[in-house]
Amino acid sequence: MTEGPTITTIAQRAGVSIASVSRVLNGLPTREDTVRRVMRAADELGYVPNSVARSLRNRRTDQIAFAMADIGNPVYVAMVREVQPLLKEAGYRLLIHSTDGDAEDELGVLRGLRERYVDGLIISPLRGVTEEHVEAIVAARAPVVVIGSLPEDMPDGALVDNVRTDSRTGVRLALDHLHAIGRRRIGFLNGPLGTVPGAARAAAYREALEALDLPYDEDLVEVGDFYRDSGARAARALLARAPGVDALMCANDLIALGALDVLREQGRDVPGDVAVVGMDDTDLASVTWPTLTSVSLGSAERGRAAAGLLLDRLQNGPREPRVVVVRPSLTIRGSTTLPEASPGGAR
Amino acid sequence: MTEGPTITTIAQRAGVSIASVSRVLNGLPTREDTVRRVMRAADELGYVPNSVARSLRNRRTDQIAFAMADIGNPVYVAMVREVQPLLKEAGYRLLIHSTDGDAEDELGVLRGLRERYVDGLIISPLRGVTEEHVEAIVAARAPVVVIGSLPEDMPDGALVDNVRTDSRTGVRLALDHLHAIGRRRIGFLNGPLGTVPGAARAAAYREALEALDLPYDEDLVEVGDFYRDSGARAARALLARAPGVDALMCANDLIALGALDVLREQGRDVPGDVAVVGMDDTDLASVTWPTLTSVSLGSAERGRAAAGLLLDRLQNGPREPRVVVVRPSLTIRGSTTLPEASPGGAR
DNA sequence: CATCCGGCCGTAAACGTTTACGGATTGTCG
DNA sequence: CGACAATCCGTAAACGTTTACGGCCGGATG
Repeated sequence: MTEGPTITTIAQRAGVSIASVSRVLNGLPTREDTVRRVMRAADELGYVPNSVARSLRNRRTDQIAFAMADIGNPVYVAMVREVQPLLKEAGYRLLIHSTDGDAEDELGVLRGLRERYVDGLIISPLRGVTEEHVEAIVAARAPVVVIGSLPEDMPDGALVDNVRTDSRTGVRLALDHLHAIGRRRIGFLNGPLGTVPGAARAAAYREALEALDLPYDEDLVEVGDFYRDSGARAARALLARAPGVDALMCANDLIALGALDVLREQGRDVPGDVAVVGMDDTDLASVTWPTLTSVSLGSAERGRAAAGLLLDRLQNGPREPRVVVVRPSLTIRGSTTLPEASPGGAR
Repeated sequence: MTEGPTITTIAQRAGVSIASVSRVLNGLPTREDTVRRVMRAADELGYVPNSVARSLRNRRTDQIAFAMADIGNPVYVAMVREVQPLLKEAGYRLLIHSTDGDAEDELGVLRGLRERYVDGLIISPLRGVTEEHVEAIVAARAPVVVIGSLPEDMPDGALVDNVRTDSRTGVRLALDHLHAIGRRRIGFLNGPLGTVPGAARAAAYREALEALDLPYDEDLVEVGDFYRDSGARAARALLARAPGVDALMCANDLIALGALDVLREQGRDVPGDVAVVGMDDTDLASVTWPTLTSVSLGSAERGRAAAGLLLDRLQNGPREPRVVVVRPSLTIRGSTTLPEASPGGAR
């Protein structure tokens, strides 16, 4: 693997100093004649600047990392999909860290910021921002955008912007809708209470019931994981315990898929017997049959917002931390209404 | 943003030279006492090595890029999902380039290799490897793995490994299956003939028909894009032209989704009236109703293979280019058999 | 003609590491 | 006690850029 030409090679061939070469290549004012000579030499040698050397000198890498629990999760895919073009547009490369939900890994990424291999980080911590996260962020002294909730008391040194959604309102929208179509025994299939979304959605469910003057019934609640098979297990358990349930609120779309599987298997009509609502409004929601009514937490919008905040901070320097709240909305599909004539739409 | 400690800071505090610090930090043999002093200083200062400086000196970045058409496509997500942990395990970071199917962009990534911001590249070019691709790869002098097909005559300097699948056999598997369940008028919904998969699958369809002694009928073929709504349009056109069709072979799962939409809309039973087969066997296939029989082209396996080849070359140095062919297989689901009792499974 | 000013350019330092090389110290052995 | 080997460490160069600084040369001006 022979070495490519460097600025020095060009300087020799053009008969000028490396400083001149650098100036020409960076478009700094230089005599016409010199410019031509350097350009010519660079062309002939097929010169390409070494980005590592440039990074070392300029103290910037033009790279940004995005850390998430699982790149297989459609929610994160939607975010990456929005983030990538914005970063590219601004001249940054994108690094992906899929932490597998491993808290140690997540912290590893945060601590890794100190190696300065990226200029900034977007992170979506599954289990919330702990004391250790905060420590690592402060020590990093590189801008970080957190997607998800933040502890109340971020210390001053922390360069943290925040994008969050309001799953409380999201759950509320879903339950209002279910109530409006006449459902009164609304079950809830949640994810782990140890996760931020899990905890928030649990609280939101109780609140929403209260607002609707519906009783809270433990038998109508089941906790599992945020996956399809876990959703199926939970649905089976809940249906066995409370056969009279007439709607299922699911803490994400995958759980809802599992619930749909079980309802079909048991011959219960959706939405006739049981209406189903998912959460996240992923691509999957328009693929199921019946299509899935789902609470959109604006994944794409959250991705865009996060990228925007980070780029703004990188380009315009220090400023007060900002918070962007993305409003949830409800996308009503077949699982809570009568079968539509024409389903689907593009993904 | 104050500057962090460098090797020099540590050297001062520990009262030794920077060479000693480096040696200690890299675990080279050093006197016990010096080791302690350096370690102590490093700890106290919270030293973290600067990865850019290290890269410059070591001429390696510990980064690998993966370039694909669209990170939103489940096929690529499946690949990334496999690639990421393998790279992490080997100590590499992962960069993602989603080129949007833009050929210029794709070449940009390839040319960018010469900036040496990554040690290697996995690329899946949508429209095949052109003359220009080859040029860029040779000039890059960095190892590249291409997922997809390669021109016959790669020049010697090109450090290219290759992972491909055999969509010909894949289509064949699907048509054999359809034939075996008694279908004789098998339609084909393809993607653009200008793409590598599109062209290959078109040829494979003709061959497979021939092998089965079925006539090739132009009315049974429709060409569109690899997306759901395009698939729907194509299905509608084909059904109008050839109402007697009893099976639809789709060039990918998204097209198949569109086809399922239309069949449902027209009240045709799947698989009773029309059987449907998709291709790629993405996560979506187990979500539809009926679940979708699909040709698996081993996305996950291709991802693993690509990562394996690249890592091998990076770790063990130059060697003959290798080719890995991943065998396709057929995953039979509800869209070609009677409705199952229990659908689904984990995603 | 002497002076000054401005435009270009070259020298050298800096970014933060790793490592070749040789000098110093210590210990061993004759 | 002297010579030599073995250890350990410090100096300095190198990786490929960018940029501060000062020198040189030309022309304009008094």
